Amino acid sequence: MPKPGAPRPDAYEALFIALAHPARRHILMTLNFEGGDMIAGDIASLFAHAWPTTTRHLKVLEDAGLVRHERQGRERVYRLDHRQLALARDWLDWFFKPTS
Amino acid sequence: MPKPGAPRPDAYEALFIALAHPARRHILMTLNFEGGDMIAGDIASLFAHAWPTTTRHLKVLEDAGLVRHERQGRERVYRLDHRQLALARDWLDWFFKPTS
DNA sequence: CCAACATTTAGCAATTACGCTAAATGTTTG
DNA sequence: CAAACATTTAGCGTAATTGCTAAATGTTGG
Repeated sequence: MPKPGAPRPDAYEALFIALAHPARRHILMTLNFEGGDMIAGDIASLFAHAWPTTTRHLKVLEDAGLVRHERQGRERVYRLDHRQLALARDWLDWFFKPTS
Repeated sequence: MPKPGAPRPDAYEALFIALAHPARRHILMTLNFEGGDMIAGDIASLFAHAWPTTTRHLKVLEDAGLVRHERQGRERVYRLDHRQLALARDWLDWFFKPTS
């Protein structure tokens, strides 16, 4: 929720901020390992943190476009979205390409 | 996932935090574009920020291992260090490899 | 409909991040 | 040696982040 007139954070900013927290990287790695989707409760149980703390991490990931979620009954299923991961990887890859 | 034998689990934290700020990504891109090294003053002049603000960004980058510096007369030359960039890229690349 | 369940939202406290200005440090030159 | 230069360090204020607990929301089953 950018304040009115606030500088618009570029797409990469939210992305790298999201990747910066160990818990969030852990979520992404586990999601990937588990085939791409998990319900919120199973994600929360990865951590010693209180559940609402994980909920907020999930929100940061989702705002960055790294995961999406859908309802399934009373559970919520979070799914990896690889597109932003690819974006970050490509940004980094640039440093290893011949300067054209 | 982290490579086995990768540096302390959270070399990644400092790394992604460093990459998260637009000014710091700007510094890295400019360094790369300019062939890998620049003096502090030229880096500072990229920004509307006060110089000490940039000095601190450089410190964050250096603490993350993304740049190093050496003295040269009364100037300081900052140089890109590609190794941590490669580390971050490889971490991301994991998500695009068959889960082995 | 009501209780139990799965999860999020609200709001608080501690910590860290990032901008600034002023002062300090180290280097070169007259 | 002193003045000028290049840059960093110190310290301050504000805003954001991250953890917590308590309360709210939406869903299902009896």
